[in-house]
Order: sequence, then C-alpha cells, then structure tokens
Amino acid sequence: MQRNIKKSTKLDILNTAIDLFSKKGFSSVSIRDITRRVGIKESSLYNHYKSKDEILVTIFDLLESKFQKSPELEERVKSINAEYEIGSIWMTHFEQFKKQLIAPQLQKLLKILIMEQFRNKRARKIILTHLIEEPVKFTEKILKKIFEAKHIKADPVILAVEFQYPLITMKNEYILRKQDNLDVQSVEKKMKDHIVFFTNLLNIKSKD
Amino acid sequence: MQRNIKKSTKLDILNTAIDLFSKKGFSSVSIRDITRRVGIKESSLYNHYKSKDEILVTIFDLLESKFQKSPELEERVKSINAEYEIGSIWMTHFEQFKKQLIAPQLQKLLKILIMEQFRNKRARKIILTHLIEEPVKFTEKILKKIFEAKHIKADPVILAVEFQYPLITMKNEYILRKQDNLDVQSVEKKMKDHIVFFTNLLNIKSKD
DNA sequence: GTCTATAGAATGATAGAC
DNA sequence: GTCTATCATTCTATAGAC
Repeated sequence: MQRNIKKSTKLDILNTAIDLFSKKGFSSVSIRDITRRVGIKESSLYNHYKSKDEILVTIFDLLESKFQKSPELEERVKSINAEYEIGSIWMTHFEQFKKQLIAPQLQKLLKILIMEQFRNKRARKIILTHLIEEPVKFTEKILKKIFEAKHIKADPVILAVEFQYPLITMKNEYILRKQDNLDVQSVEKKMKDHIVFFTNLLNIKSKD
Repeated sequence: MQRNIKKSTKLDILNTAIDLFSKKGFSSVSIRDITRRVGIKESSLYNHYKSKDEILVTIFDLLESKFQKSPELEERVKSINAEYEIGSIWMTHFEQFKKQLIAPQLQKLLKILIMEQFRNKRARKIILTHLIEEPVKFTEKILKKIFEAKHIKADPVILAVEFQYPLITMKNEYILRKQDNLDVQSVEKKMKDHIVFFTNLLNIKSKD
C-alpha cells in the first residue's frame, strides 16, 4: 500500500497550506512557499487546485465538516432527568472542550479563521455560527431540560450565554498564550474555576 | 492656518493605512494602495515612513497610547464605600464600554490587532495586556472595595473574570456582526442582560 | 501528474531632479 | 517634500513536453 507511506499530493498540499496559513496568514503565504515544502514545482500544484483561493475554500469546507454535530451528544441531552447531578455534565463538557483545544490541526484552523474573519465573509459566518451561536444553543437546551426536571426558575437563554461566552474568550487566550510559550495553566485554571462557579450558581438557584 | 485644511501628509498616510489595513489586512495592502488614496506618489511615502513595517509599528504605538489609564477612573474607584449602589457602577461602565465600541477608529485598530495577532508578537502582547488582563484587574479592584465595604464574602478574582470575559466575546461578536450589517441590537441586549445578571448576583451574595 | 519555461502583473524600495 | 524613472524581486497562473 503505497498510499500509507506517501499519502496523496493533494492532501500534502492541503496540510502544508494549513500549517503555513496558520502561521503567516493566507495572503503572506505564496504558492512557492507551499510547493517548496511539499517538494513539487509550482505548476504541479495547479493540477490539484485551480487557484490559491480554492485551497482556502477547501480549508473552510474541512472546518465546517469538523463542526458537524455528533448524534451521541444529542443522546446525552435526552438522558438528563431530575436525578441528574449538575456538576458532572459540565465537567465532561470541559474535558471534551480541552481535548478539542489541544488538537493541533483544529488550533491551526481556528487561527486561519480568526485572521481571515474581516476579509472573508464565510470565515465570519463560521465563527458566528459554529463558535458562538451553536455552543450557546446547545447549552440552552441542556439548561432547559435541567430546569424543567428540577423545577428551577431561571432563564436558560441568559445562563447559556453566561456559561459559554467566558469559555470563548478563554479559548482565544489559551491559543494566544500558547504561541509565545507563556503558561497556559493559568487559563486552564480559569476554565475550571468558571465551571465550578457556574455549577455552584445552578445549585444555589435550585435551593431557592 | 493651512494645517486645519490639509493636515499633514504623514497623518493622511497613517489614517489611510489604518483604514485599508483594517479592511484587507496588513499584507494585502500595498504601498501603491495607500499612496493612490492619499494622492501622492509611492516614492513620496518614504519621506514620512522608512518602510511599510514602520507604518504598522506607528499604528501599534497609537493603539497603546489609547490604552493609557485615565486618572479619573482611579478616582472613581477610591470613592466606593458602603453606601455605594452596586448597579450604578456597572451601568456607567457599560455606557463607556459602548461608547468605546462605537468609535470608528478604535474599531479599525482592533481589527488590525486581531488580524495580526498570530504574525506579530506585539499585537499578541497588546491583546493579552490591554484587552484581557487590565480590564480584569480593574474590575478586581472595584469588587474588592465593594466586598470590603459591604462585608461580602466572595472571590473578587473569579468574579472579575465572570464579569469581563463575556464582555470580551460580546465585543468581538459586535464587531463581526456589524461588518455584514447584521443586527447588533441583539448583542447590545446580551451586554445589558449580562450586566443586570451580574449585578443581581452581587446583590444575592450580599444578602447571604 | 510531474516537469521546464515563461508570461504578465504587482510588489517594496531607491536614485536623483526640482 | 514632491516628483519621474527605474530596479530587482516576487507573485499567481498558463503552455506544452514527457
């Protein structure tokens, strides 16, 4: 199986482009830069992608495919009932969140997104939809179920924002500090503190 | 006074650069692009800035000068005492925050910062220091004074993060939605909801 | 699918006249 | 401090041989 050793050139180009774009930004990376690292001539690239822009489009396609919702997550929401321990769901949420944050390719893709967001409408759309609105909507759904099961009177819409928005800033802070090898433990602590804080908040509300 | 009519060419160049950089990103804007809009030849620009990079450095200098702390803010913190009404300080904070958010030049400067953050260490430093750490530290100081005056037992460090981090995400969301003429009222509502939520939180704590 | 060769435009920056 | 003229690179992309 030669495919296991060499992979396809097309994939090589894509991965190299992702790496370089994430470091220098789309417009600062030339076709030359990419093909030099892949080990082919510039003209060969055009056999796989018809333009530099098409590479970027492919990257956004890849990004969107990464945000497809997993049906198991939906299953987990359905299983929430009155016996549910509030703390546990956030901690598993947190573990998954951290795993995602550490994944090197996703980090690169997020950097590209962030750098392109003001030049590229699709990048803006992906950020608004998949990095902001969807996590909030998902949290909203969970909170609504918990509140109904436990007869808590609180607004799931506002609380979902209170839960997710700090995490979004922390995610950005994490990526930023990582780049200069600054300590990220402080950010991880902030994340944990936030989740504990939020869990306590729900427990207080449920006692009212 | 001719200076009132024409201003200096150097300032023209800077403002044009800020506008173009904020729209297309530093590396996608050429010296030609800038000088064409200013109405001078390319070579003339080098009489004011010795390179394209020097323009970017000047922009970061300008940005940092905008983040100099005003002494009147420090005065306001000192005036906090037991009679202080908790809600009022956040609402004035919010009004100032909103005013800052709407200022067109600051919005452009923030966009440049965001786009350059992974290529430029100074941009990262400015974001971490002036957009994240300083607002949190400032809020921490206020909360500490309030808690001492009102004998509230709560952690100002954690609560300062809970207050500021959502606002940071909302600020980014605001800028992003504005760019496509999406409604920003929903974001303004989120900001207000967050501040009301946080104020109520402090009031609950003070009753414990 | 890879290469050589090259087109044609755009880039940042400089020299030197006025 | 502005201009004309120009340089040396670099850029994306194409034509056509193998």
